[in-house]
Amino acid sequence: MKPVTLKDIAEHLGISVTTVSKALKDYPDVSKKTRALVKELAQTLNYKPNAFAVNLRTETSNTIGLIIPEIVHHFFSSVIKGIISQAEKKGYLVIILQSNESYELEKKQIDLLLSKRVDGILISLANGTADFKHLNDVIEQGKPLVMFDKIAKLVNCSKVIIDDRKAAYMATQHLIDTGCKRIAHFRGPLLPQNAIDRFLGYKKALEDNGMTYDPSLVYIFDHMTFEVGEMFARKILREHPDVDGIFVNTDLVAIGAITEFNKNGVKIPEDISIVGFSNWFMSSAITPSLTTIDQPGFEMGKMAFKQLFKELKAKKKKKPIVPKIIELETSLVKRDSTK
Amino acid sequence: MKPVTLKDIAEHLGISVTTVSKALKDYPDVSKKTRALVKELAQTLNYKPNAFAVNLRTETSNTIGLIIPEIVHHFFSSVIKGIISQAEKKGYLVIILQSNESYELEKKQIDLLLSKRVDGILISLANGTADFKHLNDVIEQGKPLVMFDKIAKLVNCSKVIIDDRKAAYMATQHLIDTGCKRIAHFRGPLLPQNAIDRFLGYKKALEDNGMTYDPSLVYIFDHMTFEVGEMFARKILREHPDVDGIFVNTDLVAIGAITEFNKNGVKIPEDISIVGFSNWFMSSAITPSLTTIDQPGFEMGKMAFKQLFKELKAKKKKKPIVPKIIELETSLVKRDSTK
DNA sequence: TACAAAATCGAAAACGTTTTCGGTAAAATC
DNA sequence: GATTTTACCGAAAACGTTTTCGATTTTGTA
Repeated sequence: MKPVTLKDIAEHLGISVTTVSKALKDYPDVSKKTRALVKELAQTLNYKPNAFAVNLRTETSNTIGLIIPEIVHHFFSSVIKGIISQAEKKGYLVIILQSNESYELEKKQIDLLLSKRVDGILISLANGTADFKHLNDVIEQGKPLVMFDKIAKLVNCSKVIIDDRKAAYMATQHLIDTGCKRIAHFRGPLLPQNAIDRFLGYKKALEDNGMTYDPSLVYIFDHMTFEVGEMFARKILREHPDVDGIFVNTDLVAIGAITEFNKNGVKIPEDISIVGFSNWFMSSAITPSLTTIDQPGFEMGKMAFKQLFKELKAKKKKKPIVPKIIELETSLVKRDSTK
Repeated sequence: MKPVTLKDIAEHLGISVTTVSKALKDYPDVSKKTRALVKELAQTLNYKPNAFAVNLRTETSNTIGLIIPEIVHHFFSSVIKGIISQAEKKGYLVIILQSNESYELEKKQIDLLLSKRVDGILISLANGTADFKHLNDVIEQGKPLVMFDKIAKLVNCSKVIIDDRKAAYMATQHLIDTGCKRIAHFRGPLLPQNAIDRFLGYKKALEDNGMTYDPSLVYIFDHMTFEVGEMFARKILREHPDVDGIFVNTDLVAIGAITEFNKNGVKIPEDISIVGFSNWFMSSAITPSLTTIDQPGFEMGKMAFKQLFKELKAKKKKKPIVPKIIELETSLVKRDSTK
C-alpha cells in the first residue's frame, strides 16, 4: 500500500540507502553490478522518488507559476498552450492562476506562488497594475521572472513582446494606403502598455501621412467584448458619419462592429474599412473577413518559457541572469474588410 | 538572504522550534502570551512556511492536477476558469496538462501527476481513450479522481456531466417541432461518449416522431473546426439537397456551416434550420444567430472541483470516498437559425 | 501545607531524499 | 611483500516542518 522508498530497496538488497540513491543517479563510485541490480529492483518495485522529499532537499520543484489576466480568451489560451507544451518537454509543470485583470489579485497570487516556492514565474500583467513592488520582490528573491504581452517596461526582467506600435502603424498605414481619409480608433483602457503603444502607432501613422489627429475619433473601452464593438459602431454612425476607416485594438471588438455595420446596411469595405488586431481564428470566418494584425500567441508562450528555462538553468549554475527582450514579428493579414 | 525558518524565530525568542510551530497553529497548549509574541515576530520577519517541508511532513501539497484534451477551446477554457476560481477559494493550486486528444500522452501525464504526488486529479478524457488502467491506478492509490464532460462510464469515480442524450433529443425535437422533415446530423468521432450520446438522442427523437433514421444523413468529423462545418455544408447541398434541418454536434462546426450556406444563398432558417451545441458566445453574434444547447462550462468546472474537494476532505478524515454522478442542466437557446 | 490537576513547554523522531566525507578492500605499483 | 592507488560502499548530516509524549511549572483544591 505504502509507496516504495529508497530504504525498501536498500533493505531488499542488503545495501545502504546511500548506495541505492547513487546507483539510481549513475554515480561513478558505485559498481556497474550493483547499479544494475538496484535499477532492476527499482523497476520491478515500481519505485518513484518522493517528489516532496526531493523538493525539500534540492530546494527546487521543477514547477513554475503562470499568472494570466483572463483564461477564456483565444490569444491567452494560445499562449498558455505554448507555455505548457514547451514546459512539458523540459520536465516542468505549470501552475496557472488568473488575475482577472485585478492588481490586488495579481499581487496576492505572486505571494502565493512565492510561498509555494515555484522555481520561476511567467506573467502577463493585469490592466490595472501600476505598482511593481510585487514583481521586484520576485526578482529580489532571485527567482527568474519573465513577462509577456502585457509588460511593465520599468521592471528589470526578461520580456517577450511584439512591437505594438509598429504593428498599429502598419495597420493604420494600410487603411491610408487603401484610400481612407478619416480614420477612427477603438482602443483599450489607458493603462496597459499595449493599448498605449497601439494608439501611438495609429497616431504616428496619421501624422506621417499629413492627416490631423482628432481625439474625438478615439473610442476607449474597458472590457473588450463583442457588444462593445456593436455599441461603438452605432456611436460612430451617429457621431462621426464621415469616418471611412477604423483601426480596432482587438479582433473581437472589430467583429462586433462589423456585425453591427452589416445590420445597418453599412458596406464594408466600401463605406467603412476595418482593421483588427490579433488574427483570431474567427476573423477569417466572419463576412466580410477581417483584415488584421497577426499576433503569434502560441509562439509567444513558447518563447516565454524558453527564456525562463534559460534563466532557470543559469541560476542552477550560479551564473548571473541577464534580462533579455525578445520581440516577435507581426504581420498584416489582408482580407475583405479593407480595399 | 535566506528565507526565515521556524528555527530563526525560535532562536530570536529563546524558545523551541516546537513551540513556535504550535504557536503559529494556535495549539491550545501554548500560552496566549507566547502565541502573540511568536505571531508578531513571524509577521515582522515575514515568515513563510517552507512549502516543501510541509509537503513532505504532511504528505499533501494542496495541489491538484488537471488534464484536458485541448486548452484553446472556448468550452474547455471556461471549465478551466471554473476549476481554478473554485480551487483558489479553497487554497488549492492547479497544475494543467494538455493531452492533445492523445491516449498515450494522457497516460504519461497521469503518471507524471502521480509521481509529483498531487492530492487529486481532474480529467476530461481524450477521444482515443478506451483503456482505463491509468485511471484505475489513480483510484487504487487512494487519490480522489473526478472526471468531467468526456468521461468513461466504466471507471468507478465521481463524474460531472450533462445529459447529452437528452439535450440532443431536445435539439432535434425542436427542429421537428418547427417543421423540419429531413434532418441531418454532424457528429464527432466514434469514441467519446458525448458524441455517441448526442447521436443517440438525435436518433431517438426521430424515431419517437415516426421519422425514419437515415444513416447517410449522419456526417462524422474527427476534428471540430470551422472548416469542417463549411465542408459538410457543401456536402449536404451536393448529396442531400432535400435536407431541411441539421443538428450539429458543436457550435463551431455549426457556424462554419452557416457561413458556407450564407455564401451559397441558402436561406436560414427558411431553407435549412440549424441547431448547434455549446452556446459559444460567438453563436449569438453570427448572422443568423444560432439556436443551440447551452452547456455550462464554467459551472461544470466549479462543480468538478467542488466534488474533488469533498473527496479530499473525506480522505483527510479517513472516511471512505463515495463516487457521485453530478448532472448539470442544459437548456435550448432559441435564436434565428430555426423557425 | 500537601497533593492533584491543569497549563505550558521542549526533546526527539519522523517524512525521504541528497551529498559529503571517511573508511575498507581490492588492485596496481615498486 | 610493502606501499600506493583505485574502486566501492556507508554513516551521518541536512533540508524544515509536524506531532507525540514526557517533563516541568503553575494553579487549584482539600
